[in-house]
Amino acid sequence: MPKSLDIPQISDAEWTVMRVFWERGEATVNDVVAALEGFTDWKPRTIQTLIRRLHQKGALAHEKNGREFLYRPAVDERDCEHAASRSFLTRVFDGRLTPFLATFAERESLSDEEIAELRKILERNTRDS
Amino acid sequence: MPKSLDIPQISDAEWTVMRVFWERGEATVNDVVAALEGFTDWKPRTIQTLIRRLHQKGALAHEKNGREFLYRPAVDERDCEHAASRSFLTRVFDGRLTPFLATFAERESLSDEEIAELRKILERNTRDS
DNA sequence: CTTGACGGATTACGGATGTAATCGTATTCC
DNA sequence: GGAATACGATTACATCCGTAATCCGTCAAG
Repeated sequence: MPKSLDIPQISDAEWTVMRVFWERGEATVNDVVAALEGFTDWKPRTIQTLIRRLHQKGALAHEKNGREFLYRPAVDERDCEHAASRSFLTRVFDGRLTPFLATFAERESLSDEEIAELRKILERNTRDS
Repeated sequence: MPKSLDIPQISDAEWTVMRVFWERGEATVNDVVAALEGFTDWKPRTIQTLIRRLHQKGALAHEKNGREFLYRPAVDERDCEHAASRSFLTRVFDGRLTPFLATFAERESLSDEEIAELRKILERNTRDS
């Protein structure tokens, strides 16, 4: 997967589909239908549409596999997560991380484990920089 | 402003407008147009449309003020921020905060001040709970 | 070979969004 | 009071999104 620099816009429903591909590495439409069975109520046609759109956007690559296509991610998961995070922070918090965490922690109590994990992430980053 | 429990969906462009109202408390369409002058390239009509939609959605209240309307926020800023945060985390990170911060810190270096602030937020939350 | 089933491509369709222009009405300046 | 002006309301329109159904071609079973 080329470290893609231009991350396509991935919609809500599309994120659900992409996560399947990032978990499996590759899959056919039917694989995804099976994977989402019981998790969403989407008809197979709907899932096929989402996959096709993701392919058009360049988020999925596909190769012919007999009569059907085998799809695989064409964009990096972390890259997409980061792009979505940036976009969200820009939209809602003027691009800043601390106000986000402040509001979030004010509204939802963080568990002790969560806090410990978050601290660890910060420490890791302190050392590295 | 009633601590609104049902937060309307606020779009990207609408967030830009709402922030003006949250900063000022109240404003007319023209006030917002003036406030966004140089910040966006939106025509006055565009801004008026956004404000009208926000009013329809219940995000803004208005009262007649002479020939024009005086608008004010009808939803709490923190509530909206929190709702948007929840929605984002659910979409991209399976609803979990730590993977978000992990990916974010991996992709962008946090400044020492930022890290200090984040730590403080965590501490505050530890004691309180 | 013919036919049916399955898979991809095309088409559908309503709501949200970005981005306005025009229409209608009321106020204000002569 | 009539005309210009300034607002809000209505209308516009392309694109994206959620959610499919239908059409079309090919592979497989008989």
